[in-house]
Amino acid sequence: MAEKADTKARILDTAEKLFGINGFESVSLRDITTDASVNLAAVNYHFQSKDALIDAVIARRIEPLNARRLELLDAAGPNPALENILDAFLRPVYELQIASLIPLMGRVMSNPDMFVDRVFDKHLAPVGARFFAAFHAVLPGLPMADVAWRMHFSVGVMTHTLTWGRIYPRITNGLCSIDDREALLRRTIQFLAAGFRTPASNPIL
Amino acid sequence: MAEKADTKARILDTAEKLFGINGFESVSLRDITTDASVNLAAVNYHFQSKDALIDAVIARRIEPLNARRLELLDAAGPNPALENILDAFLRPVYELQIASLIPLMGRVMSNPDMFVDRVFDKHLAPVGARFFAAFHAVLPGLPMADVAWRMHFSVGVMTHTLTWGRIYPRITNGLCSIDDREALLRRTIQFLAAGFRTPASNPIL
DNA sequence: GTCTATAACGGGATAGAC
DNA sequence: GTCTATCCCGTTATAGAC
Repeated sequence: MAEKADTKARILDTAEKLFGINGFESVSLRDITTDASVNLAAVNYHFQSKDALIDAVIARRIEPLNARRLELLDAAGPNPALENILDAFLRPVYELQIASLIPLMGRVMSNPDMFVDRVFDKHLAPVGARFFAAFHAVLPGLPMADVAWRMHFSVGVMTHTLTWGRIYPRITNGLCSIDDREALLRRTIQFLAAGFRTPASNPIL
Repeated sequence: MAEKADTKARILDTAEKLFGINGFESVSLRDITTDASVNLAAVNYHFQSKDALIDAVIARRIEPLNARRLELLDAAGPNPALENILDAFLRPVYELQIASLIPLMGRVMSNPDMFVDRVFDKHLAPVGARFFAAFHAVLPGLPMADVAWRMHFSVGVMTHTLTWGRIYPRITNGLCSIDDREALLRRTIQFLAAGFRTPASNPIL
């Protein structure tokens, strides 16, 4: 039956959507099962708990995302330009076709407590190390601490854009739109690349 | 009695601390009243609801913060340099002596839904407009949309640093520390200023 | 395998004594 | 102004019917 689809998949899809809109804590299992037209107990049957459901929602998307990042980084050749590294890091996120996933990723990144234990160590540390090495290689004069901070700043820009995307046109009276993803990606890369290229700040003064 | 202090103030102080650490939704009124050693009903007596308490916690800090921002901006003279504008915008946040407030501000900025309705329109839109004008004046060739986007990127960097500050030393194996606020502020301003100064991206290509 | 029904718990809020 | 006791609701999780 194409109509009824897979209960488990419907739960995942609905949870992904609702978590992205309202956050992990604000969305109850009842919200999910009602929206998905499945029974409340189905969540605890297919997953063990709400936390495990959150993990499943994240893991389903983050692994392909990281694979795509590394694919783009490799495709840029052995000595990629700074813009190409940033593009490989950001594009898979900005390109996501699943609209609900974009705010979800923002939610994940904006929640440090859950993030470190449940996402960073497992899913992001390895790919982060690859990109750190790439940034370090293309900016050989930059101290490692600056490379790390500037990666961190870049993640902040990405996260904030994802989290705020839906409301940003409203608070700028339409001046800023997120409809053109490619333009947004270009703006972002240009801004970050300039930041990466500036000399390291002096320790004293 | 200096010991017992004001119950209302103790609730505010404790709520500020706990909200900053664990987020608004995760912290229950019972968590707050237990930590503050006050009765549960005192919250509903001094404030009307948990939501009103959250508003009070935010408003108590954000107004002095904005006043300081405008004070620094005015002190920079009629034609402040880009770095001075960024400094006026960021320094009051990074300089906060109340440790618990820093993650709280990160929480506020990371929660778009509550943010727009309860914080942005009321507390941030006016001061935002002042800074937008200052950025626009110091970068006359930059289209307004780029000014807005780059302010947005800057807020993202600030927010992410605040939100992640506590765990960042851990995930970088000590490479990055937030102990030296002045150095962190300098790094941040340097990065953002370079981003602001880069030419606007071409609409096509 | 899937869902119904409900258990067990913790949440915010309030009434009313003091 | 403060506290005790309690209400009522929403939450996760589970036991057992189908």
